[in-house]
Amino acid sequence: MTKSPPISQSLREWMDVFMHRSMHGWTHFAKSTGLSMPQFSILMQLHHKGACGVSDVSERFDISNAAASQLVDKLVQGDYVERAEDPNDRRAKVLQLTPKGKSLIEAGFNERYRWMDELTSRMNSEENKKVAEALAILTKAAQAMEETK
Amino acid sequence: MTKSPPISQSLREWMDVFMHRSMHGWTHFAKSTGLSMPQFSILMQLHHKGACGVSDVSERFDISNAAASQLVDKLVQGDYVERAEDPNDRRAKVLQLTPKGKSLIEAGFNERYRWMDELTSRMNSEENKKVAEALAILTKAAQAMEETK
DNA sequence: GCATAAAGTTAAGCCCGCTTAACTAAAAAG
DNA sequence: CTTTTTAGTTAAGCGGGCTTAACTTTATGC
Repeated sequence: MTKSPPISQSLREWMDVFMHRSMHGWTHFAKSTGLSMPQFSILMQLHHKGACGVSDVSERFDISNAAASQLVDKLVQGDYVERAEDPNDRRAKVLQLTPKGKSLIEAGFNERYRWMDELTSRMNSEENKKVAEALAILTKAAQAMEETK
Repeated sequence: MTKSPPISQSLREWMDVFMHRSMHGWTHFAKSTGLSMPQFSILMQLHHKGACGVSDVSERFDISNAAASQLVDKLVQGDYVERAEDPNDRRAKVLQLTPKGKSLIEAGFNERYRWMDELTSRMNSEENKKVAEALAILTKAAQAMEETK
């Protein structure tokens, strides 16, 4: 029996509790905006990766070009996404969050952040320091992994 | 300017990268099983919270009793969920994961765990130790928060 | 230049989730 | 014991996501 739990177990327990909470939070928030999950996910994608084309969306979510086009169209009509012509390729479109889309996503993040801030407010300063350091390590490792994959 | 990033920023960056990755992973996995997201989410709920009734499902996902009943019915027909009579209240049902449902959810977690294991394999033993300790702190805080809420 | 491939749109049709409404059955309240 | 509330199911109907198929427009390969 080890004194502190092995890394894999810590990660798993954290993942269980964190995932359950944050998935619920996101779906709840998405619903409150009136957007469907697929629509909302596209906004998230644009937030995370920046501008892209329609086929990038269809690849990311593993749906047909037609489906992506229709979903994007609804977001354009709702003024969440701007769909401009690509100057380099006149077949392609450049999708981007509008200010409205951007602020909606930010509001979602802020809700999530509030939860996490409450979490940290329940920890003492020593714990806070340890956690901050560890998360920086994890984030760096995760980003490195995404890039090489 | 502080030497190490403040806790809130570490949490936020970690959340951004982790959420994006794991949400995608889960939706991808759910789709690969042939289940819809609502159906899959119910299995997740049963995994996380254990047995419950139909109205617990409708409350959790903020849908009508009728919708919950229909969704559950599909899961019962697919042999993912067992729907038994509640011995204490013959109006109510007791929903539970079947072995098939349980192993499906576990397969999903294992996929997620694999990603996290690869993450830890990229860190040295000192980093591993720090991370394990920090996540244990976080998990404890999160569980405490859920209970008092 | 001409054929082919690629980016995106549109329309028809299917399945699914969800709601409301009407219903059954059992527990709780009085 | 009767009334009301609670748990759950069923059916009709709406709207949304997704697919295939047909099409337009622009870029690419030979």
